Amino acid sequence: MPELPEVETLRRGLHRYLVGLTITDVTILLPKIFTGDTNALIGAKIIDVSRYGKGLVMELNNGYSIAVHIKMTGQLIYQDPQLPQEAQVSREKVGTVPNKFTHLIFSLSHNARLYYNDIRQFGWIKVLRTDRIKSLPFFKELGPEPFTGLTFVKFQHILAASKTAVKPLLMNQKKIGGIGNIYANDALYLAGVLPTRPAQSLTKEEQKKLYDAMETVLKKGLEYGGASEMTFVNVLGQEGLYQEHFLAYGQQGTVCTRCGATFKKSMLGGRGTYYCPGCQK
DNA sequence: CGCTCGGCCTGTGCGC
DNA sequence: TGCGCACAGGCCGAGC
Repeated sequence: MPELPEVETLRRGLHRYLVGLTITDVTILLPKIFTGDTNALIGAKIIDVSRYGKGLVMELNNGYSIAVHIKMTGQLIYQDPQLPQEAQVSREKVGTVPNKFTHLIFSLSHNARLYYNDIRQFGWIKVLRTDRIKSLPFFKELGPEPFTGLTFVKFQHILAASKTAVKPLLMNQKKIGGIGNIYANDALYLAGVLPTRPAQSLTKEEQKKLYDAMETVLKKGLEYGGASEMTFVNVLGQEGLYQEHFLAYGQQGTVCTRCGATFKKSMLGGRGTYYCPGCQK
């Protein structure tokens, strides 16, 4: 579920609260999610937090960085005794931290802490030299992102070069960075394009509609603080609201407000796929 | 090379 | 009520 809007929501919170803090200790509770040398962390100050696609990078002042991918169910929760009470988190989806899903804890200056929780344990945290981050396969092979590198012309070329169905193409991080199942379904609905359409079969008009729709749904997701359908929360443990505004995702059986047909669900590339058979062509 | 599919995991919700 | 199973879907590696 965490896609560009969710990870960007998380990045903004991490940047706001972590930049300037020093890491005083690290507790690893589930070793398999962590790689790197913890000695590179102790005493280092966090100077920046960036996002590349669905990946996060926390840069330190000693030449090292912490790369994080929260995959499906990862959470980064910040706790700080100095935060005002209302920021101390009303969090149905988190409860108290640490909990049985807490796999790593960063102790920070000012007695603050950052907890990494992950129910399904798919996520990872890697410490390596900052100049080596881009050599990690995930970052090295990441395609251009909407809003930044992905121009309409590039998008046209990516579509034209692929015989595959358009939806799996949108979700292919090597082709386009940041889009996952929720926003792929919603963008295709907004553009009026069926998920199964061969990517190279889109007309120029459809390409443009899809390009604009992609940016529209991602922007909307970000404005609502992401989708918390499952376990996503921001750095204070608070849920986003985009799940209340899904266009097509999860809408099977409901009536399309645009044409009156009933949303259907199918499987495409092993993923739940939601579409309106009436107005997506 | 490009694509598809299974594996990694656990919780949830369904049918029986 | 309990059990088994399908499903959730991001990424990676194997295989076609």
